[in-house]
Amino acid sequence: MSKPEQKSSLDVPIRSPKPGGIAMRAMAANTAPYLEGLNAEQREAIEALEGPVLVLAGAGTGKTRVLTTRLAHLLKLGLAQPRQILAVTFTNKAAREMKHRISTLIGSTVEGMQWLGTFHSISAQILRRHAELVDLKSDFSILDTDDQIRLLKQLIAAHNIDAKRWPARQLAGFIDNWKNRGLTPDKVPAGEGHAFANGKGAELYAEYQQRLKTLNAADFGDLLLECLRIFQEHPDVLAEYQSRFTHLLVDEYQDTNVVQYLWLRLLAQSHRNICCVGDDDQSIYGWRGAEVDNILRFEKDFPGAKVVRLEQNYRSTPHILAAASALIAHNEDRLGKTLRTDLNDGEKVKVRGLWDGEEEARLIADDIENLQREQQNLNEVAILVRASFQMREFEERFITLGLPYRVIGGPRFYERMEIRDALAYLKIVSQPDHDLAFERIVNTPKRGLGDATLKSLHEHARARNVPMVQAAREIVETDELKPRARAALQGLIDNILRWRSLIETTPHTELAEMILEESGYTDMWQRDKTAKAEGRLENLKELIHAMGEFDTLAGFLEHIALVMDTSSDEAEEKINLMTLHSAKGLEFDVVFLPGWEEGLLPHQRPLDEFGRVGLEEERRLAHVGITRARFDLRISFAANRRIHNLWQNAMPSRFLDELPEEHIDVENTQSAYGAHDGFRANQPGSRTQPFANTYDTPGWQRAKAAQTTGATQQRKPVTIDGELLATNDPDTSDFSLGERIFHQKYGYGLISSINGNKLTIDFDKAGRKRVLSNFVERT
DNA sequence: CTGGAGGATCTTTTT
DNA sequence: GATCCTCCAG
Repeated sequence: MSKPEQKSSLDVPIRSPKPGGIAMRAMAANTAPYLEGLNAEQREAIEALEGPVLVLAGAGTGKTRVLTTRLAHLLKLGLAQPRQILAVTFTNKAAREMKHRISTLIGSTVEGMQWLGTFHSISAQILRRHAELVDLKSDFSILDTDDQIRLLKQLIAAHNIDAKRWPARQLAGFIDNWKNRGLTPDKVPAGEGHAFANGKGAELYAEYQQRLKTLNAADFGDLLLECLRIFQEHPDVLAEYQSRFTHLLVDEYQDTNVVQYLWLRLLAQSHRNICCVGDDDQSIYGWRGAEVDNILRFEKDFPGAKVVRLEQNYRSTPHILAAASALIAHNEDRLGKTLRTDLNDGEKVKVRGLWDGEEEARLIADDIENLQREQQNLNEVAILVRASFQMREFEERFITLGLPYRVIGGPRFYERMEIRDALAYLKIVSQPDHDLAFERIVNTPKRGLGDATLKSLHEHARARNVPMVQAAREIVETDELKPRARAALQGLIDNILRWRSLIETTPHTELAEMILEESGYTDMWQRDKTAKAEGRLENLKELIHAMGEFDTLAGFLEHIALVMDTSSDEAEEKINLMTLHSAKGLEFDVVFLPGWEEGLLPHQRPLDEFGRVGLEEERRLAHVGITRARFDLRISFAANRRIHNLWQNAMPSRFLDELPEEHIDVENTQSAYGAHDGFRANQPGSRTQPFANTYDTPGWQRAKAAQTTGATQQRKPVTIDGELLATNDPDTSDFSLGERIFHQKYGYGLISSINGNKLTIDFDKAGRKRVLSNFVERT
């Protein structure tokens, strides 16, 4: 790659005082308009440009502003060229926003900011430059989760492991987890390697890595892990980057996992100008390997680090802020911050209980229509859910009412079947050894090339150690295949080779259209008369359109591998619908938080698997939700909810109890518990008596009061109370191996292993689960 | 051997 | 509601 460029696109004055010198700084400090209106702490965080800095920034305290202003300041003072700054974020959205805001601040585009991006995209860049050091070619392809699973399925099948009992998904989860912790196959702790398929876990992991190399491919985890390996094993390469990056900026530091942490620490070691911004109360990616500890040990890793706390909240009204603070105060594992605001009181937080999820969707939609009448901009209205299945009810309601909405981070465009198929065609043309792409399209549309053909292709490819397309070319020359299959395969290969020959000469959008046409793929959907086919054809057009924004096919493919989100039409006025996770970093005037029920928020699974730690992460999730709202926050819970077609009833979330009463308005919810019209009362499971006592009177106060009565306790789903911890202490469980037990959610099962109070149980119906012993009872 | 139909099992969160 | 998987007919 080229040396840092001489000419900066920034308007750094030519005849300026010495960059970073006292005169220059004084000038900037006095004149820089972007420093105006900052509070003392923000300014402190921005101006401490040398040495390690940790900024603990509560929700709504101007974190992004600090980060971007700091970067702009750095550039304006001439302390660093754009190319010398490494700025990492977690999401593409955050990276985009940062770029945008910096260019606004410094009044020009930031052309040179090549190293501003997500951990993954930056790692990919570095990895491409040094791919050969880890047995890859620089044009390696990036596998998405789907490819990954299919590959693992093949491996599992090859080992004659029962795929039912040991799903590829689970193995993918293990591998991902290992990679997040920086563990290459040889470093996987023996116990964990054995957790999958009776001891085959680590072995399968090693084999998987081997397959990736032959496929010239890397998965998401590899982007970071392999990059880290290069740094660790090649000091010369590391030194190059250490000296290149004079300044490091890290957003959402509380979400970094072990690999990312090691990666950052190595890169920061030489200049030690690293600034990390984070909020331990917003750490919601523990399940993805995030280590809140990283934030706690910052001062140890970088002695003499300056720590700045941002506690002035500019976003939410006092009621909302008070609700958030009271809730999060129930967490033990936190550094502790006290947010304050100067805003006026505004309205209290509204809480309402409802009959079921459908009613919840209906009333929220009604609320939104009212807001709309009051001229509330819908772009400033958001519904934040815990799990994506909750979105459906809202979508259905909005569609019937004709309310415009957008789903952020939902089922993604690039994950749709037809798009993935089309992309597979493009990949096999652009990346000759992309076997997985080839396998995907070899019989789509149907060409009469089934399992048997595929099997001989596999064997051929494996035996000769060549990519599948090459194997196919060889095999059609023999009479190994039956005439029909042979002809079909011949036709496909001819097409692929021809398309490849056109890659240099044909514009890529045109080529893509040609491929979809000639392969018979568009035909396939045109012949399909089901309701969805039309939409799929639309999506294919949309895909071609999206390609137009890129110069090359390869560039486009790289983009979609790393930037899975499609920038949605922010121009139009629409309600925002998304998960709590994807809401982090955003803010809205009005926020709806539906589904505050035990089992959903907090979700049952983290409770079962991680005990108190899981509960605290759920609480942080709730906290993130609350703090997204500027002045109008409405929380709701439903007594009944349909979860995969079964009606289940639920208690209100314990988090509701943790909200301070003086800041809450409990809505009179007569409609929820009072008179029901016949049809809803007839829904399966809906009218069983459990809620008779709890809800026969309006208002949540009663529900709350009833929660403490013995009668309610019995029906309450068995969940942990705040004190319970997962432990490895052998004395904490009085269960024994092979014992038959009962679990409220999973039913009956046998204990297959015991580790402290953590049991692994083979359930009759639910399969193997890890559960804390307190949730099971003897039969 | 391939393709279609009907069945079981799902769903926490994401780069 | 959907996808994945298994089984059966052509």
